Amino acid sequence: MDISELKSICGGCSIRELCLPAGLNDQEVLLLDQHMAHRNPVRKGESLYRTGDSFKSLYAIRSGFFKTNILHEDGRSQVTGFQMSGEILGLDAISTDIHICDAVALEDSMVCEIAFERFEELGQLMSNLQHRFNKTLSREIVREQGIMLLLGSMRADERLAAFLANLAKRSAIRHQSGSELVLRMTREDIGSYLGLKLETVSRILSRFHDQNLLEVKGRNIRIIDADGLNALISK
Amino acid sequence: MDISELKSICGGCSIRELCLPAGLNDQEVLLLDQHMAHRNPVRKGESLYRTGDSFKSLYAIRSGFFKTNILHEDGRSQVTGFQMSGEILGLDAISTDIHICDAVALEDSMVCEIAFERFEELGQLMSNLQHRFNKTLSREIVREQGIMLLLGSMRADERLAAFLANLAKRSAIRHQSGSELVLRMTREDIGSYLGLKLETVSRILSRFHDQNLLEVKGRNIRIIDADGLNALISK
DNA sequence: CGATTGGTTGAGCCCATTCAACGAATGTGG
DNA sequence: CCACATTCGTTGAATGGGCTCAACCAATCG
Repeated sequence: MDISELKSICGGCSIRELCLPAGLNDQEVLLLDQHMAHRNPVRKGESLYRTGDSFKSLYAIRSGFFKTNILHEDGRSQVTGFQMSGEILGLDAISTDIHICDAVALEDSMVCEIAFERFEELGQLMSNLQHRFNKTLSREIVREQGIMLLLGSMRADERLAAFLANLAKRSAIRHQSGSELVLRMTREDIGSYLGLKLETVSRILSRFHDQNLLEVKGRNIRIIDADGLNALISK
Repeated sequence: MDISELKSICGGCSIRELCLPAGLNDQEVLLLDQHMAHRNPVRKGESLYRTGDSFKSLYAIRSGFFKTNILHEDGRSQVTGFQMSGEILGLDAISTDIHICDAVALEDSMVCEIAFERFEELGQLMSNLQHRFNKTLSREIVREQGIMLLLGSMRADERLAAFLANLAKRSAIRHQSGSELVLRMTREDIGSYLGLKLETVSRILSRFHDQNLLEVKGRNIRIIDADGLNALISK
């Protein structure tokens, strides 16, 4: 193992095309790599950052699974997203330089870190990187619009079907099974994310089971009738 | 009036600090100005762009009022935002190069246009502009998270109170009254935005009226008890 | 082992929806 | 200018989907 190998973070990463280096050529990846750093593993249940922390860095998930959780002043809280490998944490803090949510690991996870100041400098050097990053931010805007549509106009079973379909799709892209899902989050997390109570989530999963759409064993879910699920969403 | 005056769009604009040129020095504004263009007025009811249109430009609202409207395949639709002067339209299209919502003028409006390719070039020339733009995108992410919280965990009256408070705040920043509001949108638009039916919106406005929180005359609303409204939101 | 956390299921309730009727305001064409 | 249609808004009555409250079970952990 030579020295350049030691410093390579993105270079040898199997999911780099899902992550910040997407679309960069080898030379550009090398440049980015010089400012990326591994971080100590984040253990299940630990926070990568918390509401109120000052914003210094973006984090790319190398492996593992996170949720982001907004805490409202009055004690209300809401899960705003579930993030898996290749996805970026911290985008919402760019606006205020202070983190406005908690990022909690739902399983032992590895993340890569880049100081946002460095990243902006790199964006000035590589228009390609900046262009892609603009798209990344915009994609997050679109993702959230999808949630707004879901929360604003779907029934509980439609929401849950959409949630499972989305999870399956993202798993499949990462070369995991698109039909065998292991939920990393509790029913309460799902409910919070979908604007439902945990009892409702549980009931509807049971109903999906009864309708032969799913096989549900605790957090292990096997999608039996993907078409049936999709029919629910766009009906 | 000299020639430089003629080409100045941002330079002499009274709301430039709320808009894309925010935080730029005079020289930088000049540079930005060279690529900004006025556009024909958008009449009430007309669309600035529609779902499916190819994305070429960002638009800054110089005067007027817009709504953005997502159309789902199945016919479902949802208002994703109401935009007023200084705010930017088109951010969500950066991700796909295709507009994924309609931007409809709710009153006769003036917008300024800049080709996004030009804008990205300018971002490479002016790190300050790029930095601010990153914040603008991030701020939109945060705004939508606020809506998610609202849709996911607030009751109907809380949603409406939050909506009115937000509108009042943004009006006040623009040196308009923060207590005398003229709603540019229908009850149905409000309902769509807040995940409610138009009848519910109407009923709750009437209730707020009965509770001496508001004076409601059609689309003219006077906020009588701002504290009472805010108490609703964070209760 | 008891304590805690996470999940399922039932019964009753309530908030927002649905369906409906009606009124006000606006615009259009004869 | 009026008759008419259309759009927008308000209000009432009945319905129902998801919530609340509660009991219970399973798995995990110290």
